[in-house]
Amino acid sequence: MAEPLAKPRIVASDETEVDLGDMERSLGFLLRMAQVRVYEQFFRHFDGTAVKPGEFTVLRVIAENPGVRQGSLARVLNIKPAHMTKLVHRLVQSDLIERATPPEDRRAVELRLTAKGSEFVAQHRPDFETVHNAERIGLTRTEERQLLALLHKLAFKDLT
Amino acid sequence: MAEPLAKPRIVASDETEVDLGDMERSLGFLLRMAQVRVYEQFFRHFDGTAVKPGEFTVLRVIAENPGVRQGSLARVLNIKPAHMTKLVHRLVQSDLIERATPPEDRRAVELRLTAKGSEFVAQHRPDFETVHNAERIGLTRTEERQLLALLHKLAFKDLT
DNA sequence: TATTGTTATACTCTATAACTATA
DNA sequence: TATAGTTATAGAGTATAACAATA
Repeated sequence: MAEPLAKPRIVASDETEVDLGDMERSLGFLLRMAQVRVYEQFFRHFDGTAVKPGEFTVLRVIAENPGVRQGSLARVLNIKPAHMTKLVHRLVQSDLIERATPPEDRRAVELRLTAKGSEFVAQHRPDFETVHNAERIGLTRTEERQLLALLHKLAFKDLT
Repeated sequence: MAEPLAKPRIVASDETEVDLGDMERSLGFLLRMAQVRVYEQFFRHFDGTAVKPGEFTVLRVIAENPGVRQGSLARVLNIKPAHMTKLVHRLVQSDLIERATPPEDRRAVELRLTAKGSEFVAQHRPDFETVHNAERIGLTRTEERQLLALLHKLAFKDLT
């Protein structure tokens, strides 16, 4: 992925300037562009492994909540049940997690990391730390804290 | 300002608590969750039209840069050329943009809004304004400005 | 009847490579 | 040879609806 780095005005390889206009103040657009940058960091660290951002998130939340229900996980992470089924199957086939049916509700599926899954998470967790990403991408610690707090509010604040 | 990180624990509809752990401080995760929220606003406003976020962004950048090359647009917006071809075809078929081959380089494709496209952008631009999104989602004007500035830096700052 | 998860389908976005037509 | 764009193919994410098993 050797795309040119975008700036307020961008000089493409053909020297053409493209003015983003009001899009530069568009929250949705900036969120997307920022995410592309951060994901590039992710893929740099996870190069070689077959695990993708969403999958690593799922692994970490399972690590934090052993035995969590598949449906609870889907709701919390904004993943549709149908997609969660496929995602879980991939992680099971990679021997990173295991499924179990709780006796008290045999419709449900509980998820836990396997030994290999625990090892995988422990091994890659440091690479995933925000500090790492934010610093490499050019934010100071103060800016990083501000950004995380604002994103958190944006993502989770109750709208009543 | 170092903000209080709201609700470390999330209560799903079945009363099951899921602890997101360190993910709550993960830049990539928060970017994604925030984006989901903001996109919900987008779809609320654009309900009924068949235009999606990426398409509306393309329309606005073409509006700002009449005759922009298809490839320049792809580079600036981090859209792959193959995908841009399909996206442009959809917009042409919707009669929102038109393609032209410049005589000085007959390999290239220049893009311009049609009258219908100009009208569409003019009509929906207000709905797309950041203020609208940010306020409805619970950020103050000050917070919004901070967030946009930080995201801009994250998205566009040169890494040298 | 309602809920948990699965299957099936479809469409978007992303990624890659092979291809054309121009330069 | 290199560049601009296209076509083809594949995988991942998202959305919806119909379905089975269980509550």
